Amino acid sequence: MARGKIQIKRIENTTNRQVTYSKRRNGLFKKANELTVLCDAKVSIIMFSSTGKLHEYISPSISSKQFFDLYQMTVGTDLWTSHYENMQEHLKKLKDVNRNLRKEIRQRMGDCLNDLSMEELRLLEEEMDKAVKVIREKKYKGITSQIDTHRKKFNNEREVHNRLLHDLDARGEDPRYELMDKGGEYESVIGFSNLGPRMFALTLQPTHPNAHSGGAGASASDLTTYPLLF
Amino acid sequence: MARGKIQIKRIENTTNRQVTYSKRRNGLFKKANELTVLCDAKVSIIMFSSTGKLHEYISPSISSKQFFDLYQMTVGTDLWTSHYENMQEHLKKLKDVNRNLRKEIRQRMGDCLNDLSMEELRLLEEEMDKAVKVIREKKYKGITSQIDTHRKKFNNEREVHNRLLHDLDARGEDPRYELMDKGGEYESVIGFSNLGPRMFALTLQPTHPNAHSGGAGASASDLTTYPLLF
DNA sequence: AACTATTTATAAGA
DNA sequence: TTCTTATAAATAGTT
Repeated sequence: MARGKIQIKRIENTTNRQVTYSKRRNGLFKKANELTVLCDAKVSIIMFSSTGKLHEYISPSISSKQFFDLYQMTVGTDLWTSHYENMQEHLKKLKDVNRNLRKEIRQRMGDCLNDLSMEELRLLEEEMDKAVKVIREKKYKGITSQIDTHRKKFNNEREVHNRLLHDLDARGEDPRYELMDKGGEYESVIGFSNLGPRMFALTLQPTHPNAHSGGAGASASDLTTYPLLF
Repeated sequence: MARGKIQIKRIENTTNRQVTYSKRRNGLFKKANELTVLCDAKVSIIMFSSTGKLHEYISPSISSKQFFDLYQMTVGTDLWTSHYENMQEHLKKLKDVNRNLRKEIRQRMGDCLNDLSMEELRLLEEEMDKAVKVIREKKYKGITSQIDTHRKKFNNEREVHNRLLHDLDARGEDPRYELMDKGGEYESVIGFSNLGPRMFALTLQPTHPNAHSGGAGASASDLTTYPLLF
């Protein structure tokens, strides 16, 4: 528009095009600003150059968000509405599912049974009975395996101690140890008849003269904690 | 910019302002279009007049939605992102909650018990036991009330029939009816000792000569379905 | 980035 | 709204 008229068509020279873009962009923004001031209007210009660079003008007195909200309000049809509404619907459905799941749980806990028909109550009872059985069985299994583990540990320690005891025996007959084989009545107190008479050596401290009558108390009660688990 | 320079400040005269708005808007859009063509750019102009009227220009070759998507991608910070992300988070949380609720239900049905600790299993069993009791009681209550209803209906009909029977009795002593009062052994078969001897009149069709031995069978078994429900 | 000849936009009036 | 037109402003091509 100066130094010669130009055709309004794509400028092929890249440098030239970018220069023109820059100049005209400024011109456009200036005009937009004048319009904003002169006419008390709100203007938003967003532009991308051919290289993808973003430039924008927005009237002072309004933010981008406000501008787009206003735009959407005016246009009526929100560009994001469909997506947004889908999400909200999904949310609602999930909430419903949630409510139903909670209700089911409550029913399985014995609450809110009034909403159930006789037949539903019957089915629920049946299901619950089955489930309780499964749970109970599972619990027993768990306990059993726990006990097994403890028993194995226990047996292991017994072996070790038996070996130690045997070694002691082999070193010579000490009259202090003879009383152990006569202590059969302690088996019934502890409740383990399969431990064998030698077990009580564990509770006998050879250095304690009165271990047999008093000192064994604490150790014996430790041992009896296993039978109590059954 | 013609016929005299103007100050860039709000035009107070409304008509004048609107005329200028219209003229300059066209100028802006024309410039925007030239820019689009000359520089292969993408331009979006949205503007609101002081009266709230919306006008927009957008480069051909691109839609509003595409434009905003591009804008948001470039700006990085989405104008709707926070709101949108909140929703997505909420959605995710709900899904998680749902998953947990489902799991709990499955556990209450005897599935997925492996994830539970011994203590949890024990608690679950306890809860389930309690719940089953509540459910069973509720069921019994339901059955009882159902039976009550039936019994009431039944008694009602018995009254009606008794009255009819009484009326028949009053019309004259018919030898066929005498055997009814001797049928005491049927009470134990049906299980209702409180029905009274006259009850069996219901199962007796006076017009059937062999109702006592054979015809009563079907009716009696209908009656016994109630006791079987207990 | 600055210059400037020239085109274009537009204010005021019709 | 549109047309007219004098004139301000924008800008293409050059430096």
